[in-house]
Amino acid sequence: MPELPEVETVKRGLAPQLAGRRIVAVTLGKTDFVDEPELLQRELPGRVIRLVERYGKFLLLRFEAAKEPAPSRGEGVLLVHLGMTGWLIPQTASQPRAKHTHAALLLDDGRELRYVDPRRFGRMAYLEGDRLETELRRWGADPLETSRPEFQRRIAGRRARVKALLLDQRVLRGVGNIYADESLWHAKIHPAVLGSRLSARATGALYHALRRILLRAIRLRGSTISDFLDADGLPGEYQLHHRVYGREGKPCVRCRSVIQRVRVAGRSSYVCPRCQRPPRGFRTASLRKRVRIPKTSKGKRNTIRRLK
DNA sequence: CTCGATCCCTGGACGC
DNA sequence: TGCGTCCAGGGATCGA
Repeated sequence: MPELPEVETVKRGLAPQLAGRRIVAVTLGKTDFVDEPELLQRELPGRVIRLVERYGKFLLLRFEAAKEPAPSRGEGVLLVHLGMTGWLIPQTASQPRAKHTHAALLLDDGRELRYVDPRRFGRMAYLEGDRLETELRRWGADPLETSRPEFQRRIAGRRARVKALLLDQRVLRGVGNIYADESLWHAKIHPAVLGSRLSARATGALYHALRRILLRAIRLRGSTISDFLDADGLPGEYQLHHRVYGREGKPCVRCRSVIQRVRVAGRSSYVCPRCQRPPRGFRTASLRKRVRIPKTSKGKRNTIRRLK
């Protein structure tokens, strides 16, 4: 599930390969995740990719202004959200397309930029001008470009649970389940605590933990849980540093208590019951375990399951 | 404003 | 080996 560090990793891999490339043709497969498919078909061919950016969990391919047929046209952007299982990879056009390839942008260097996404929880949209601005305005602050007071302001006044706030892309853009859980654990905050109940000190700890973790994860090219690979086909390594995420039933590395999986804000959340004290009234019933005792020989099942 | 429920979708795990 | 069932999860949407 690509979150900020994974999307940043993809962006860094893609940017040097795509800058300056012209899109020659567009092939679309299933389009139920595309805002207006005909807009892609019409606007993309002939466009030159100026640069690739990350905006929260979105990738932005920014185009040079179109010279023809309408010279006055704005610069335009292809917005790509990878959802949970999306990939964006440049491949030689003659290579067979992977299953679930739903978009293929033929480039002027003989390669194809392919969007592969089995579940189609992602999103693609061509946007320019006001519509682009409106879209980008919808989303909250980038945690890496936000000051501590600003972060505090966005969390403190809210009566939602801090986990819900971290995951809410209108509050902060880019944080998903993994990095929310990891930063809450580091800051010793239970995900079910209400934003308004957090002390300034706790919010500060969360702010720093989140940033540190995101930066470190970027350095390690993100977390590869099931099959995330960067633009060069390399897996990330941050999953090796997860302290709580996916560690249900294992000892907390800080206090040896058993990590639990609980449901907060409709999402499963991994917590240390001792380091992260639940707020009063929070049902402590942990989710039913779905993990088997690993069989001696064909090992892997256990790990695979938890990493999911 | 906030909550939970529901839907989208597929592959993988699991039980038989 | 094969088949049915359950489930994850980011985000949109809806009703409470």
